[in-house]
Amino acid sequence: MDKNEFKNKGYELISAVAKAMGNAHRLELLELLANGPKSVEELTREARLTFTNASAHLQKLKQYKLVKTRRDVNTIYYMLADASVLKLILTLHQTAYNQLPELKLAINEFRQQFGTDKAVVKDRPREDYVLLDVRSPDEFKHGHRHGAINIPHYHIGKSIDRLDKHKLIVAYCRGELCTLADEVVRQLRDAGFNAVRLQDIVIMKSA
Amino acid sequence: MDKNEFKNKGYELISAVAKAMGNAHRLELLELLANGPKSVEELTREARLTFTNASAHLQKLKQYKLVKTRRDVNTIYYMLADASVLKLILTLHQTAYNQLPELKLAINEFRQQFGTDKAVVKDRPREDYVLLDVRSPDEFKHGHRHGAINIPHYHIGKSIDRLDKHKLIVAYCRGELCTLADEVVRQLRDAGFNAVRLQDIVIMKSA
DNA sequence: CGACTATTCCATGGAATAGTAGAATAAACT
DNA sequence: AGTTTATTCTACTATTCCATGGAATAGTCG
Repeated sequence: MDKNEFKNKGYELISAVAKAMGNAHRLELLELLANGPKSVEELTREARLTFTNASAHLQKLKQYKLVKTRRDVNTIYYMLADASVLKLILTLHQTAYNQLPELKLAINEFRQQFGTDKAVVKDRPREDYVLLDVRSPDEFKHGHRHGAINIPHYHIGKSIDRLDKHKLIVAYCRGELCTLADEVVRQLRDAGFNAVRLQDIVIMKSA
Repeated sequence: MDKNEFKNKGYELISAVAKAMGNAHRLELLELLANGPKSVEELTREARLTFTNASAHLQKLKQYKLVKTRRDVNTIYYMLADASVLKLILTLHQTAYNQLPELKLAINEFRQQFGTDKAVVKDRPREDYVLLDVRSPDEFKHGHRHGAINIPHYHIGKSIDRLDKHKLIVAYCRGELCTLADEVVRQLRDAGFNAVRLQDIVIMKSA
């Protein structure tokens, strides 16, 4: 292997990893997987893809070792391959957010339109608010913020009386682009609660 | 903007950043720029591209704000846009290295074939070796390892007598895929020196 | 062993990307 | 104002990527 072959091969391999992330659907799949292992069927549904297409994208992610699989009876579960993959995803998000004003704008505009002001929890006394995780129980089990309670967004109607009307409800879901918490906040407000969306999310885990 | 439009737009924007890095030539350009600002002409030469092609790739990097430009008289200098871009590049390299055994193998094989054993400097007493930066003076000026001296690879022939034959020469260049240090090590050995390549490089700076 | 379930493979057409040569531009120098 | 220098834009071709539907597969269950 001569110098140039070596260089080319090296950059080819590394850029392939970036290429694997360089597609909106695959990025969404990765973010979903950062919230816990999921079957192809779940991913298909969550990312609004056709089954075949979801499978094809997952193959590509697997090919470049960004995700791995585990079989449980009939179902194949995909998950992130490694903690370093998670770090890469987060760094990519951070860089895009820093460098593309358009992205920051779109996010702010959407949240403003939805009326879901962001709440920074760090400086508030813990007894002032309820931290509400609206993801699925599986995702909650896989990892959640300290002290959060879990009411999945699709159960919020039935379980709304589990919440304390005298406290601020701080809801969160998967990430900056996930809108589940926004919808829940809206519903809670309609029901007379004082609710906001959590500012900084990032609770993802790799495997 | 409804939920899905928002999501799509968001992932589209973020994945575009990954896509911008998802090409071997652009990745090489980014790594070159991490060693200091460079003109299109320099980049064309270093990355072995046609002028037009290099320019096109740089446009794409600029479009997604990974690089920025500065004009100096007739020449336009490209540079990394921001420290977060550098972090992203390094994280990508790290992940690829972790996840793709093929990459690790290729690097080891190349270095073995070249005979440029790697040296870990951390644990050695400083007076035992000479740390030699073989990049261009401009790159050296932009940032270099503490205590390194600079003899560009293209001057090593003339300046070889500046080096102490009784010490170990530890050479480094731009990164794991850069072969300048390998060549210099070979030349130094031919001239009777005791020379190795530095293990961990990463001295890059953003702007 | 046959039927079922979850997923992957394959073939296709359409869209996006990459590389090249030559024309066009923009700023600086004469 | 005209020329030079460094770079970008345009037009074109070749290649790769994406989405889709239907066929194929692999493992499980009765």
